[in-house]
Formats: sequence, structure tokens, C-alpha cells
Amino acid sequence: MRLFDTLTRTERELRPIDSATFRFYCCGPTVYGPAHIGNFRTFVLQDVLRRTLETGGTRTLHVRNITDVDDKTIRDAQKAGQSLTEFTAGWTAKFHADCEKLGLLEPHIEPSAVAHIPQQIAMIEALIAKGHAYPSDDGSVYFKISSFPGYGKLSHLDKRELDLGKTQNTRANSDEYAKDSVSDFVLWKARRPEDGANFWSSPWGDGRPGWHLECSAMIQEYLGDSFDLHSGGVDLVFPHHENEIAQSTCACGGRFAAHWFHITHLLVDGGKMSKSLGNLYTLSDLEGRGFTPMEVRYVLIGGHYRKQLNFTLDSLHAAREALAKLAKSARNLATKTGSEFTLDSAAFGPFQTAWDSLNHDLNTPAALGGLFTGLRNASQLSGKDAAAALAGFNRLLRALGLTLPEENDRATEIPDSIRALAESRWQARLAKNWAQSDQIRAELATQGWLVKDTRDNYTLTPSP
RNA sequence: GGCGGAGUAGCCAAGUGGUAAGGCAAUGGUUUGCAAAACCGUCAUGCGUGGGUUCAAUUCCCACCUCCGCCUCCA
Repeated sequence: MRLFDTLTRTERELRPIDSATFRFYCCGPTVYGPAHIGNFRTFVLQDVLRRTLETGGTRTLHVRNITDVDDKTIRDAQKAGQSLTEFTAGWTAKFHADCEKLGLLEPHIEPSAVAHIPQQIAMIEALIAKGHAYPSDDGSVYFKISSFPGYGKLSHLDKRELDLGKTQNTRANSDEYAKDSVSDFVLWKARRPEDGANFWSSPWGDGRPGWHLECSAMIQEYLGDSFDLHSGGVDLVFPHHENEIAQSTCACGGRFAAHWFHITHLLVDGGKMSKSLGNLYTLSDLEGRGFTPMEVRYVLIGGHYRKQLNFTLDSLHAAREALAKLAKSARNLATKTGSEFTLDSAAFGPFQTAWDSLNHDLNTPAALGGLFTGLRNASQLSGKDAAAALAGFNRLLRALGLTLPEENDRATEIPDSIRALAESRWQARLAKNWAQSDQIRAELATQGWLVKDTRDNYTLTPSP
């Protein structure tokens, strides 16, 4: 498949460099609270990338870390009166539960930063030995940007700009005095009183690793010096990924990531999500409003990953209808396959266009469109052709990670009072007492239930 | 200020140098006691504004307007 690469700013073919396995790394969540749907846009798109590769027959090795030590985790663990381990374990579990609901494949390896402190210390030692890093008087260690000419290549910031941009910001931060240059970033942070019990010993004294270094060390551990792809949200391009490149290439000497895949941020109601605006949604928030995780996933893949996607609650309603329509069309197609289930795994039939879209810079919205047009075209088919089309449809669904709602998915317990009301309405209707029948239907509607008549029965569903 | 992205129907959103996918909503018909559901239709002479190149531009070029993101630990 072809995918845009942030570093070269071109679309390039994705191929495993070393072996038959496509090895890639995704920057995972910092576990200090529930992930929001913006976070999940990134993880869902990474999941679709992996699924598309696998559907195309490529084996993958997917590494995604858990950031379980940084300023925020330490601060909030203490606020919660928990140990760091206890605190981050809780949010990690929540993250995993959300991932499963959203249909995300588990990474093959999910390393945590805290579990790789020795590797991080070793990498700092290597950097110091090679003259790329220096300890400061307070026991912190910094990366020396001037020792790495390639710095700024990924984010296309030149060095002069980097320095200028910083000068204003650093004055306010008294911790910065120990740096040689304002651009230098921290590899090891010396222990501070507010860190409490959260510190590790190192050759430079007690402290903890810098955030950027965590990823570099875990990548080195599981993917080595050179691997196929590195991914994260756009906000990580600078400084996080820029710093990773600097650390890793200087310490390890490899080429690091062959390809950079960045997912653009999700907007909510046309702007940035923020708690103060009240538009920061977690998966649980949306479930609380009656939406399913699959509906959320559908919305998240409804825009191209390189464009900002505007998330609204209305889009979730649209997703619900769209998924129901897909499910119904698929069921109709299934009834036409007859007994000939010759599942041709190589062909996509009417869904070839959708598959091509996915392989052309992961165009998920075009692929979703292709799902509908494909189904429309497939509705003319029967027997073997229908079976082949259905197989193609299902492969595409797998690549997108979508599961369609079952017919009775939304059926919920109907309270006795509602059931009794509906029954009395049915009786009124049989007696052709339309006025009373309509009145009861309105009453049911105000109580949140929708009644639908069929030839000789009726159904009750919760109103959307 | 620097870097980057975007402006396509009521909303969301693809796409292309040759005349605009798809979804939601809306709406017409069939059906229904009336609805709902279902099925069959309709729904941008137009792609921010003004120029230019071209046989032809929404798609390329220039200018302008507007919006959004990033600029040290936020996916």
C-alpha cells in the first residue's frame, strides 16, 4: 500500500525493510486519566493501517507503549493518594477496555516506560560517551542539539527558529538555567521534592527519565536500530519525534524509522477539544449518551487522517443510520448467496474500489463510500457471485475494523408498564379506535418508546 | 513571527485537467386507518473571492479573504 510520509512529504510504498514482517511503533497513551476520542482517532487509524496491511497479506509487528511516568502521572497519582504503579495500572486497564470496545487489535508488544528504566539509563550513557549529551550541576542530563546537524528535519524547523522560539518561553522557567542552549532537551530529570517517592537511581543521581527518551529506549529494545514505521498524533512531530530521531540515531547509529505516519487532530464542533469548553468527550461519555463504540469508530474513520475531522454529536447519529443501512444491505446480500459459499479470498469483487482507496494513503472515507456503492452493485448478484461479493465485503469490514449491528442489538428490556400501554394500544387499534390508538402511541413516544406496526403484530424500540 | 493544514450542497465528507463518490437530513411515490419501517425515486450548471494559463479548471498558477492546528513534555 501507499502512504504519505511526514519526513519526505511524499507518498511512498510501504514495504518491510528487513524481513517479511512489517515492524512499526506507535506512541501510546499517557495513563493519567481516560483517553478522549481525539486520542482514539489516532489509535483507530493506526489500527486500520495494521488491519489493511494484514488483510493484504503482510505480517505485522505492532509495538505500542504505555507512558506511565511523567509529570502528569506523578502529579495526579499523588493527588489521588495512590502509588504511581497503582494509579497508572487503573488507567491502563480503562484504556484497554476502551480499546477493546472500539475494536482495536491488541499490539503484539505493549512495553511500559517504568519497566524499561535500565535501558533508558544505558542509552543516556551511550549518548554522553559519544558527546551528544551532558549532565548538568543539578543531576539532570540534557541532549546537546548542536551535536546533531539533522535536528529539525522532520518538523522542518530550522535551528535559528528553534532558538528564537524558545527564548521567550524559557525565562519563566527557572529550571532551564542548567542547559547549555535553550533548545537542549532533557534526557534525565533530577529528583525534585514534588516527585515524592517516584524516583530511580542513576549514575547522575536520583531522578527519572525524560519523556522523549522513553520511546527511544523501548524502540531500541523491541525493534532495534531500524524499523519500518513510526506513528503518532501530529502534535508529536515536534518536539517528541524530532527528539527521538536525535537520541536514537546518535545513540544507536541506525536509520531509525523508515516511514513517519502522523494523524491529524480531531476537532469538536469546529474547534479544539478542551475541558473548559465542555467538548472533550471520552468513550464513556458517548456511551452514556446512548451511542455505541462502533458508532464512534465509524465517525473517527469518516474523514481522511491527514485532514482535521470535525466531530459532532450529529455525526454519531449519522453513523448509527449508516451502520444500520450497511447491516441491512449485507443481510439482504447474504440471503442471495444460496448454498454456494465459495469464498474467494483473493478478490474483492464490487468492493475493489473501496479496497483500492484504503491502499491509497489509507483513504478511509472513500472506502466507506465504496462500501455503499459496492453493496448497491452487489444487490443485482445471486448465488456464487453474491457469495464472492459478500466475502469481499466482509474482508473490507475487517480491514476497517467495523462490526455491524445485529438486528436485535438495540433491543432492550421493555418495562411492564410500557408493554401494557403498547398492548392496550394494539387492542384499541384492532377495534379501529384510531383516536385512542394514536393517543397511546403519543404517550409511548413521550416515554421514549417507538412503536411500529407490522401486518399482525407490533414492535417496540427505544427512541433514538 | 515561524511551520503546516483547510475552505465542496442544510450537516459530515471523498475526488478529478474534461464537466462533482458516499453517508445523514430533507423531500416525492408505493405501502399504511394515519404514522413508523421497508422499497423505488429526487436532491451542488456548482466546489471561499478576484484574476491568469488552457480547447477545457472545482482540479494548475498568482493575489486576496476566512478558518484551524503546532511552535518543549497535548494523540
